[in-house]
Amino acid sequence: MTGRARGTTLPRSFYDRDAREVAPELLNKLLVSVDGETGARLVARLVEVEAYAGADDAGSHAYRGRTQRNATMFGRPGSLYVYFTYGMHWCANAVCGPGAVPHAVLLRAAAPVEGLDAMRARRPKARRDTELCAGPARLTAAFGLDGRADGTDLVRGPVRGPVRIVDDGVDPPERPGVSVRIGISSGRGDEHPWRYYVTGDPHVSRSPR
DNA sequence: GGTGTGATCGTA
DNA sequence: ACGATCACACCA
Repeated sequence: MTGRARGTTLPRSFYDRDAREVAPELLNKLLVSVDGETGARLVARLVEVEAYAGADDAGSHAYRGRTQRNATMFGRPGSLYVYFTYGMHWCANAVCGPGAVPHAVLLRAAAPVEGLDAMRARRPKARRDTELCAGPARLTAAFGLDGRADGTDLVRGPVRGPVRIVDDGVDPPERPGVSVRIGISSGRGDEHPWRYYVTGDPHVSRSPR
């Protein structure tokens, strides 16, 4: 029997700000969910995130306005935006604000804390536990999230799925690592240093540039 | 350790 | 045509 993770679900007001402000504060918070098949409790500590700043950001899905795909980003802060990319991967974001401004924080990597067996079952290719959630698509796969989780409320749900981000008292690093974002092509906002990570943590997806 | 490349398909 | 990527091959 695993112990219950203590902590406080982050309130709506936490997300209702510019993603560049929210992102570094999400470091060391816990992503908490329940495995849809086994019912196992899944917990991982966020160690790497990226901010996407809506209309100010050529790298954001929301840069060219609202579409069916990115509609969740234009909705309520504290929603989960899950999108499909490269023909095979799902990635998850925390929708930010302020208000209906379509900011979001991409959840890029996390350190597994609880539910490791369920994560391993969902990520059989992972050779080591440090790889289970080391990348946005890996993290999303380890938690079993896909398009069905798009629009989930991280604050009050479960609306479509029990996903939360919880503060268990571990503060974000005083001085996070900062770099340009991964996978952004030139001229699409690649100059912005909006990636934040826990320096030296082995669960970060890759070395900074 | 690092770099290069194919997979695979929804979206604009 | 091109991705907010991953895994594997290959070289060092």
